[in-house]
Amino acid sequence: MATMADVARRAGVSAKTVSNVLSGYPYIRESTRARVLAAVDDLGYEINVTARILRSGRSGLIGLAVPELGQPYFGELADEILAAARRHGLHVLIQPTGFTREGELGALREPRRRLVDGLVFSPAALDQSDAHLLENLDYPLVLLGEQMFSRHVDHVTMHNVEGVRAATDLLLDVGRRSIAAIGMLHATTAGSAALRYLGYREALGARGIAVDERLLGWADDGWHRANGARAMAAVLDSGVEVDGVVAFNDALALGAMFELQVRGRSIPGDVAVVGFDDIEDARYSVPALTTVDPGRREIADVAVDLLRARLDEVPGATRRPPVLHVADLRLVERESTPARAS
Amino acid sequence: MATMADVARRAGVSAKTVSNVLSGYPYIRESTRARVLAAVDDLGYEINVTARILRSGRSGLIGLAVPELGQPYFGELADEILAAARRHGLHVLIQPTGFTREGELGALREPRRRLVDGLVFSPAALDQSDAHLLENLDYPLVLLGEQMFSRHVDHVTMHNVEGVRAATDLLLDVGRRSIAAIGMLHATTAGSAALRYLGYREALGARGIAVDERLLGWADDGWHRANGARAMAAVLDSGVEVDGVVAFNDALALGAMFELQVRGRSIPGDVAVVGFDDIEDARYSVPALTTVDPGRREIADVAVDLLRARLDEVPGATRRPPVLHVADLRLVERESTPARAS
DNA sequence: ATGAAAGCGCTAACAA
DNA sequence: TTGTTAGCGCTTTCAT
Repeated sequence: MATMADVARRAGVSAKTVSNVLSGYPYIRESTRARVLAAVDDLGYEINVTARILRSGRSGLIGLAVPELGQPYFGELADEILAAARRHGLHVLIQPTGFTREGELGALREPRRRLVDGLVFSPAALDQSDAHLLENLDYPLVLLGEQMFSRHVDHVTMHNVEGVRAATDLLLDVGRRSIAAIGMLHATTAGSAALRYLGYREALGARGIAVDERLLGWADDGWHRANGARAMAAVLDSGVEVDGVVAFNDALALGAMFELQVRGRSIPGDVAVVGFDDIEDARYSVPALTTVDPGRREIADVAVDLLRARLDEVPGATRRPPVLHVADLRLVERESTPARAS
Repeated sequence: MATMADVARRAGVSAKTVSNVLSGYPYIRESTRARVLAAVDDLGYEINVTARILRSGRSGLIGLAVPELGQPYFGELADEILAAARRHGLHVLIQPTGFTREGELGALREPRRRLVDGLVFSPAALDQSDAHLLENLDYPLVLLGEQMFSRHVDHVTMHNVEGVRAATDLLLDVGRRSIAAIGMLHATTAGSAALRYLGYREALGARGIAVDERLLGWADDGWHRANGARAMAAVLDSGVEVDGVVAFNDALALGAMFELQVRGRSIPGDVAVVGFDDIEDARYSVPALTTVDPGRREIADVAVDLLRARLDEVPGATRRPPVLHVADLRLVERESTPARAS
């Protein structure tokens, strides 16, 4: 395969000049540039990126660590991150962590192997006690979609608590009082599940309603549809009355709706349902799902911008203090909940 | 940041010995290995993968080019490919091509830049006239999920035609005669759309039914739910009678079901619906969607195996002739179609 | 505006 | 079982 030296020889210039042309260095005579590009074309030359990275120390690749692409939320998020990165000439290496601690620790080691310049990381298995693992890293890191881990790291997060609280308030506003929470996890103490449960509890508490344990639907195997259906079934089987459902993500909500309809409950007549994420499916379920749009596009844009800013920081100079960006969130009312009396 | 030389110094060995330990070379005294690993640990050393790739010429990375991760079929497929690769110690660099010709041509150039050793490619924008672009490449390539492009390239495909034909036959078997086809594309002549349409036409033809143009639902903007709903609406608005729907993928089917239900048609009573892909959503839609399982897991496994075999081929020796693997496919009957009289 | 020399960090090839 | 030497292909630094 042709190397830069081959191109240089053919164009009658030095390798450095070829390098200059290919990396957009401006002070090159137009005729020289043309000859170089012609030689590149003739030889079908493609630059060897590993050599370039090794020498320059920068890859233009950013890592994206998410649990699983098959979950529409993360698949759609990955597409948004990729698009944002591309707008700035960056590429993305995706590392699914499989919801495992091991996977997440592996992703955190990756930038030190020098293939990616920095990392956008959406933790799902690590918890607050691991905060120290995210500090004092020697590469740029942006954390996504979770609560604060550390004041020393850039975060792009969403109003988890307020989002679920608003969702629950909507159900309360339309008169529902037996509201199930679908998506409880035993494992984490401070992850999305805990925060979203908090929003649920706060909303009930503000109206003096106690949490009924029988209304809590557990989904320790992950926030998939199957588990939403299963958790809903468990709640219904407990014999408790249910007239509303707050699910901690849309997949759970869709699974729960499935189970409700299988059992002949009408939505929203018998049971009103709210989700979280606003994935594409939510718009086309039957009935269309009322849900919380967490501002995925904004999250992706801001995350990439924060990372870029860190990548451009000069080592010596004082660095910008860590940022906590909370994306705007919006309750999207559709058919799975009755209209509020206005 | 520590280099291999630093580790070597600390362990009192040569750099080559460190290299040997880290790459699993077996003939090393146990005590030496222990000392090296201790030094690695002490220094928090991580290998520089770009240097390793540059020197060895192999990266252990395979490229995966798919249109878009937000589409559940591709998100789920990506997870399967990643899992299959990991089982063999390979990593995956995902390149979404955005359904564009430019994106796909870019992905095809990537391995020549030497970061990935080979490519698993699911084309969506290229067509038969581009077959020559896929031949005589100087790296291993496996094509996915489409028709044959060239006898000179490994393919892992599915029974597109037979799958849709079986789906259409099911509808015909239960007495439906006005069957809409959702997902027609003007652009491609030999892509999935064309093949799936062919299956539809064949099934009708075998029973002497002519294709009614008004029953063809176009989705040139992509096989998303929104377009399934839109195409279904267009068909219904044409005034033609409809008692069955064959959608060319599940997202389209779910969108079509949404539109049908919005208009008060019962499923499967008034209209029976069949999809293609068996994404997770299909199991939990209301009603649960009858669909064609294309054998995604098998496709991923076989694709990675074929690529691995090519990567291991010795340059001089005669190479295995190209393989065309057609994954097994299964019609999954759920609630969106009536049971067949047996 | 272009070139020459050096070296990024690792492993192939060979030697011991 | 371990070490030495060389060099992968590029960009940095410095020179002109």
